Amino acid sequence: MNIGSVAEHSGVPAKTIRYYEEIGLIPPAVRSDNGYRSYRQKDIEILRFIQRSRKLGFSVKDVGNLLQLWNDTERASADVKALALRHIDEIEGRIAELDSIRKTLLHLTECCHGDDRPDCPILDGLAKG
Amino acid sequence: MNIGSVAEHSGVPAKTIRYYEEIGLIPPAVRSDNGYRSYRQKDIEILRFIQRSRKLGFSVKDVGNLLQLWNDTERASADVKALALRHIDEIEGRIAELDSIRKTLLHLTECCHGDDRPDCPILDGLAKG
DNA sequence: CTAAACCTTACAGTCTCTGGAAGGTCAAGC
DNA sequence: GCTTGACCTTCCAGAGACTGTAAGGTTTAG
Repeated sequence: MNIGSVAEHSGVPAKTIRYYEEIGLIPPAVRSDNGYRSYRQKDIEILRFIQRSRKLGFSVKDVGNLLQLWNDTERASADVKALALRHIDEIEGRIAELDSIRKTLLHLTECCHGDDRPDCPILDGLAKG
Repeated sequence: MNIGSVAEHSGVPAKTIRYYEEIGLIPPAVRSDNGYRSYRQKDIEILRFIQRSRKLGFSVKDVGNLLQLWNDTERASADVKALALRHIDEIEGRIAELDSIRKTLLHLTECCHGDDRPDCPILDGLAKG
């Protein structure tokens, strides 16, 4: 299977698959006689796994760890759970930060009459903190 | 005033001030005889404005627009409000996305007993979607 | 035979800085 | 006058995670 089909079936763009290979997230693909990368069904599954992990916000480095854990049939599920829990913590932190920003912005916009007069509490807020 | 004091008083690192000048977010600083950048009080206020806007998640490009609006005493407050409201929408979108990720991860981790056995619903979830 | 749809590599750009190297300037202390 | 250390300068590289583009080779359909 060529890179195009794998891209289509895994949802990971061909360009990105080459990039993952380059940074060592996936091993170098076997090459056909013409120099094209050649893939098997298993590679699609790996890329799907990567795709889902990335969609859940894991960094590429974390995905590397998850792949290792996935390949290691002897791993303890506790290791995976720990990684996932750390990630949840991080996401909750980001949500809290965004929520605080949202509240501040809402407050500023509620104070702003938003008409054609130049007086603007939003800019004043940004200027004076 | 040299760049170091301005950095200290505005909270924007010297390195970042030079970067903002380079990309045209702020005008090139006046130079002293020795070639050092020379600043006035007003520049600190501008950098503080930028700093606060960035902390509220506005992109550098948006900050550029906000600075223009800030300088334009004739601007309509509606223009500023529109920009802020768009930004709030974007932030709410990001929060919703993170919250959905959080829910999925919580579900997966709750299913995972997290002990020393290899069986792991988190990895299974990532593999099979 | 040609055109399109593939594939290849290599390099640049995105965004927002941050770090480092190599060197010039200034103020204080001896 | 000299040294030391804290400033300042420019330029280049790297981060993360791709994405776009250029320039070219290969394969397939008509």
